Amino acid sequence: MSNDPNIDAIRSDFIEKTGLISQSEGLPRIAGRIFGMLIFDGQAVAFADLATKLEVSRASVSSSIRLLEERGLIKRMTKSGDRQDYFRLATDPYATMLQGLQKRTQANRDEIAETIQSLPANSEAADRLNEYAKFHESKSAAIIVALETIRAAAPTSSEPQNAVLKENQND
Amino acid sequence: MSNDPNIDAIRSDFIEKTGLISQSEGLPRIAGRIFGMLIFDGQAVAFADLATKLEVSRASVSSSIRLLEERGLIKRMTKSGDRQDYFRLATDPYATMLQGLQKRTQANRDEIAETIQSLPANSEAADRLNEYAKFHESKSAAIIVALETIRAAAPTSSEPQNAVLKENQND
DNA sequence: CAGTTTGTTCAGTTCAAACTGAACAAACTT
DNA sequence: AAGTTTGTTCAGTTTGAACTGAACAAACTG
Repeated sequence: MSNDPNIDAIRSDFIEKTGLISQSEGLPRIAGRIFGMLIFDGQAVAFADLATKLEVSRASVSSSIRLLEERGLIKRMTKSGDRQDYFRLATDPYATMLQGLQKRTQANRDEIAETIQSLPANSEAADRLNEYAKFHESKSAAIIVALETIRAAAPTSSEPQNAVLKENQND
Repeated sequence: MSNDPNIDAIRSDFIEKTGLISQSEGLPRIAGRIFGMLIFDGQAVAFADLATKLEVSRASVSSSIRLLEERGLIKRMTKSGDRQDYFRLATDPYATMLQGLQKRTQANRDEIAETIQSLPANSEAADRLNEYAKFHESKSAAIIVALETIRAAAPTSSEPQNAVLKENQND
């Protein structure tokens, strides 16, 4: 965190924004705020600091962090001489987000395709369900396009910002 | 609704699926079920039938229908000699859904861009926020691609299925 | 006219997810 | 060893959205 009161206000504002955006995407607001804080600060943040600075319980931090880890959006790190866990953004969180979204969209499409399969051959409803399936299909395809765009834009990942921090194995 | 018990089961199943899918996209489950019912049945459905067949209150139907109308996904119709309102899918509901999603995504991007603008010129956080903004930007761009795909696939809309039903003005 | 049907509104309830406090286990420190 | 720090778990609370019942207004019917 900076000591400039102006920047701090912008920072809080941004963190609230990411909280709301994440909420609209089906993540708990606190998870979004953690994500935003990691974006803004750039450095690995300690577990206790997440709870303190966001003014939420350790329990909330714990469960939101689990969600973000499960989705592959953040990474847990350790610091020699410090017992706390630290967290930073995963290497390519945005690609991972899009990948998750694409999978869920494709799963929806598949569900509908299953329904269509189960219909008798002459069902007049089939065409309409197929329109609906195609909608999910195009959405899924479009997300793949976005994925390629993003990967093309950021092919090389910079090294960890803090040399003292140690990555945990599987990235 | 058909009289075939097998088809009825498939139909209910499909309606539940659309309920869940819509829920994951931020619409009330009932709204999603209405949408699914309109897809499956193809014909305009009466207000009272929505409440009866979905086993929900008229109040819920009323508010869910308002949501779906506001988003441009369904249309209200009248039938001469019948005082009830009828509902059918809007002409191109999937394009409209994508358009809505695109607008919300772009709005998110703009919010972040604003934050970046407000940062002092030399802020080291700007690059990271910009990555985040670019993520939303690519997502928005991809949805536009999906929109074009969908519009190319279904350029002509078929006429209303039931000649007795009258469209309300603004479609 | 009084009575009915129809959709909306609104106050209140229900429900699921988010969040918390406290108990806990594991890993440390002294 | 006892005590501390740290993250997780779990039972319970809070919160907000979804949903309902009932009152209502408007449009119709007899």
